[in-house]
Amino acid sequence: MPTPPAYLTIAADLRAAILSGELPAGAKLPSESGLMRQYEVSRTVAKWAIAVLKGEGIVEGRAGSGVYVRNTTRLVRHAQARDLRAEQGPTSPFARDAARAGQQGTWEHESRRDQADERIAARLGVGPGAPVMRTAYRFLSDGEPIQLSTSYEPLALTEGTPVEWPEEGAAVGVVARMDTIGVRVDEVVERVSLRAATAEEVDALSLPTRSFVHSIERTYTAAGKPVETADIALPGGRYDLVYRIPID
Amino acid sequence: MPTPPAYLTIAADLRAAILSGELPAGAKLPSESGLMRQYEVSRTVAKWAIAVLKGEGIVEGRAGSGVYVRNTTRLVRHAQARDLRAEQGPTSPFARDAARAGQQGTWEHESRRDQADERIAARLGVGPGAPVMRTAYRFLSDGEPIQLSTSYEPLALTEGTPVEWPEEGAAVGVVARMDTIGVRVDEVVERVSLRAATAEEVDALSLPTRSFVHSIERTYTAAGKPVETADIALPGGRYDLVYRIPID
DNA sequence: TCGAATTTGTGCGTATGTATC
DNA sequence: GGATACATACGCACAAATTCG
Repeated sequence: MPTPPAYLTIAADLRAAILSGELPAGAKLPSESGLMRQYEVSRTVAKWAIAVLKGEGIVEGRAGSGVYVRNTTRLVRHAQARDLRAEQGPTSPFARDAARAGQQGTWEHESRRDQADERIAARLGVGPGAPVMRTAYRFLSDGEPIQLSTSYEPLALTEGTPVEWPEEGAAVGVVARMDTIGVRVDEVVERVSLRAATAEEVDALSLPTRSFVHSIERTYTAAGKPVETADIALPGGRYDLVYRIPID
Repeated sequence: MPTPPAYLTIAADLRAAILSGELPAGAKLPSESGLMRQYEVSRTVAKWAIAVLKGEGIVEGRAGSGVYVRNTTRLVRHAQARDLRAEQGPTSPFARDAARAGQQGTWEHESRRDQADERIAARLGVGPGAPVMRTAYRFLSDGEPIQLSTSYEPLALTEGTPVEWPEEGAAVGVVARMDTIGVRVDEVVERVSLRAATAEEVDALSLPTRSFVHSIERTYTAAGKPVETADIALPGGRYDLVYRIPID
């Protein structure tokens, strides 16, 4: 029975202390020097132990200060048929999720006309270069950036209608907006994957470098025809994604 | 404009080579010695560069041999209303997903009576210690382990019926099995989160140490009453999760 | 079969820069 | 300004696994 390497033992000890609540969110871990004394190891080993926990996303180093336990409270993102249709109410699904967690959900957005690249064109079922309305969102929960999203709608569908600019009408949410122009959205497909955060996402979401995001490709369709598609990025490990699917 | 540290530059170069296909799955990365010569850096820097890519799950080190690009072909797991009801067919959803990817899906299972712990009891809406049927699955795609799952069904519901032992009847899948005893499943809820793989998962799924998994808590309900709940683990970054939700 | 070379894994010691307190 | 702490980096050493002649 081989003993695990020292740096993994130390990482396991610290992880256990964090998960047990002994080191709560925001708490400072022992310094490298402290770990060196406590475990009688070199700085290299202390550093690798911390690197393991950083890789797991549960601690964050701040140069000159220390290594701190990251906030581990998980936000919940709901996707369910009833919610989607009920969006004719005054609040967005995001704001509702935040409110459920006792937090205030706000967002910034920026819309502009654009041309569909190949990837978006394929998802919208239009030709490459087709005109689309592109809207970039940044969602904040209690002021802290927590979700990015870029949505695309074919202008062939919305141009000249009251919902051409997504955030300017009274209706909130894709389903409700499309309802107002007589397009009845009847299905949403989400494809969830996991990948390393891009530099832009690290910046926009205040993530530690080299962290993960849930990447969601979402497409709304009406009678089989795509009417909106979006790329959504959520900090990995900070979000639970809940899908409620009716059967028959 | 500060230049990025050397180890991140090297990691970025290698990552670009992998993503561009210049280094395909299975290809061997330059050895540490090679990187030292090529970039004129110390072994420490070469090692940290590789560690970054390992942390991203895109390469895997083998002692004595080298560092290799991991298989990045993504499997797709579908969860959608039509599929779920159609399970009365002879194949399971898992086998169908595998077939869609041109692979052969098989599985091992082991069922036993058990008592619900607090977590499972809460999810099933029964008292702690209530008798349940516990079934552990290991799914393989072309012989390679690719998914773990442990399901729990309240014996109060199934005891003495033909579907008491999940894998012994003719019907495949929770919805179809419950149909045969007159329980009409009408909803499934999945909660997707991301976490570090446990040692058992690393072992059972042949994962590199310190990798991530998608963790799914799935619960089927009939008229609001839970009839099955399962913990599912999928290798992070190897799976896309597709959810198809009808709206109204 | 054996042994040498290579490669990664683990670990030690040290040094410099820079951010924080 | 001084002490502390992390980030980056160099050089070295040995073990274990693999590869290959």
